[in-house]
Amino acid sequence: MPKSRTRYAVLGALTLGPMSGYDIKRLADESLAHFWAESYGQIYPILKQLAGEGLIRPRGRGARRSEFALTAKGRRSLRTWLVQPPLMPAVRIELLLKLFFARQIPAAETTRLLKEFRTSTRAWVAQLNTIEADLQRTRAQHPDLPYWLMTVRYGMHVSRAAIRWADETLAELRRATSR
Amino acid sequence: MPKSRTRYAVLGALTLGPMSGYDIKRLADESLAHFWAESYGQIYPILKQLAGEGLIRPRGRGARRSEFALTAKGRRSLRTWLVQPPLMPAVRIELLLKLFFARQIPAAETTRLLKEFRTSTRAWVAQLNTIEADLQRTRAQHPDLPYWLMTVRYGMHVSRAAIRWADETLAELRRATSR
DNA sequence: CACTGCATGTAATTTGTTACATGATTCA
DNA sequence: TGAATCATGTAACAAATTACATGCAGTG
Repeated sequence: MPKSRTRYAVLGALTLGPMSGYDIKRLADESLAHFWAESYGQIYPILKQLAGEGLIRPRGRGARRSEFALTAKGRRSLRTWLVQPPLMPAVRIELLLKLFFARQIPAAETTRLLKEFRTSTRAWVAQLNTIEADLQRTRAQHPDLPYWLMTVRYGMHVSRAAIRWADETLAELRRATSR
Repeated sequence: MPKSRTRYAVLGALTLGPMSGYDIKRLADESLAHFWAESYGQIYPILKQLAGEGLIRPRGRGARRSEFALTAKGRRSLRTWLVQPPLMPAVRIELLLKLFFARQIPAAETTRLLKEFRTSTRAWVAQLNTIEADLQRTRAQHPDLPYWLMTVRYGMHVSRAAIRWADETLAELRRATSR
């Protein structure tokens, strides 16, 4: 059972300060997007549950009445999870599934698929570069910055490797077709 | 709606010859494992469904009575999917989620996590090397071999990149801690 | 006052795994 | 004959997305 890690994503978000469900969703979309996704359908129920367990508590002050803050218990729970080795989920890479059976289609179609993959991966690397530059500029003083940059660089490393693989694979396809 | 691609994994499996649900599961575990996973709970219902749609048909002969073969319609359906650009699923990399919030734990713990990640990724690369060698040896004549090798090499490229990232990140952590 | 953004939530649906039940066949 | 492997299937559960409903606040 791939136990849900949504609760830890939420607890982690609250280490940055009290937040509403809406704030957490925005953080996910803006800052975690390159390696994590959460939807409202997950966030709101889990907020209720975490409050019930005493891991977070509402900050009931006027306009900020819907924000939640991490409790000491919540912080402990997060830390316990953080030091645990992550479980590798079952991978599912649709491109490779297609490639595995690609003999069923003309080589030109496979070439097209790989070129599209390379193009979109290049665009992704460009976006990661932008994210990195933005972080350096707007969060220069943030104590979490070094860790945030590490997550961005992971994406750069593996994406660039994927591009090199696509280059190599395209070259091989050309060789195979010309023969 | 991330429409399930299980049906195409099953149709693809049957391009290698008639198979039972059990055979398909074994193919998934043995040959697709490095980029795809399927469970019995998915395979058997989809076999029934595909047969109902006329994309596969039972090969009703004696001992082989439970095997299914691809129909012309099934092959067309597979090809239509194969040439479609794959949809990128929402990524969820637990290691990076932990790293994003890693300021909450001592740097030594993060170092340990990264070293464990590097070790298991190295083991994975070694396993991919074995798979590649086995394929070259035992399937030297198989017409699908070139495509199978491409999928293995994808894993090698991105895994080696992940190892380099881990090296780099560990070095940065050391620098940050020694200061 | 209409539009946009802020904000909360739920129901329906989809997708998938896990655990279990069941039985046939092979072979040491 | 007992264990392992081959083989088929389903029910319960878990996880997650999507679409929708709802309403408030600010502002041009």
